[in-house]
Amino acid sequence: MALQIYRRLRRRFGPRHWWPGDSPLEVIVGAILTQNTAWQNVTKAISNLKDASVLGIPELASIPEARLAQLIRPSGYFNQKARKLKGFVAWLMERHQGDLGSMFRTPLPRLRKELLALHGIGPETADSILLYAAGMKIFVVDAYTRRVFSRHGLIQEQASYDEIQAWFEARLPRSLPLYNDYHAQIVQVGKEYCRKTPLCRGCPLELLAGFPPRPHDGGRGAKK
DNA sequence: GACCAGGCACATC
DNA sequence: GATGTGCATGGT
Repeated sequence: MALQIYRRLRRRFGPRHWWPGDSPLEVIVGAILTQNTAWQNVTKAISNLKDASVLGIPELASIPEARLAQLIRPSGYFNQKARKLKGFVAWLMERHQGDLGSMFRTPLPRLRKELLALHGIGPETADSILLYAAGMKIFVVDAYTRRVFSRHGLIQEQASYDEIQAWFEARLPRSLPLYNDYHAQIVQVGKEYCRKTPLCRGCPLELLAGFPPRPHDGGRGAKK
């Protein structure tokens, strides 16, 4: 079912070309800046970093946190995110001598654990870095993933991150391009048909999963 | 002017 | 383990 849904999404939306980013470092920075934030705001912040010529590892390592915070202001939570970025880069310098190649050579389970231990890196941010920057085979779960698939009764709405991730990985071939594009497709269908105030009509998952979707307001149904 | 956006840490029960 | 709150900007 998971793969069938992917094929349908892919037919509808075409390849999504994720993740926008000119370099692995930019992907990592974007992964932190986009936390609970519209991507459009992230592009402004990244653009500021480029204009200031500080989108590099040594530059980020040496820039004062307060100045970094001002540059990333458009992405929101700028004080928090400046701290997170500084924390990541400090770890990268310390643990991998500032070398992303070295970081990416770490075995997936260990690297994931290490990232999760950093301040401000939770499961989605860690997995986005692992998949889209490091090219590792791990399925990224986000708010849209939970919303779309629970609304169609395929997973429990209150399922944990790890449970949702396991649900996908157990049902899909272990393919990097598939993991990469599937997440992007989910975000797309979520944006177009599965907002908090849902516009389900025309959803590509119609008639595939448990459609019509579970009622979102009041009526308790299709708990399965 | 409310509501939302490609989360996470931390406090509290 | 579940639930609540702070963090903050910019678009609809």
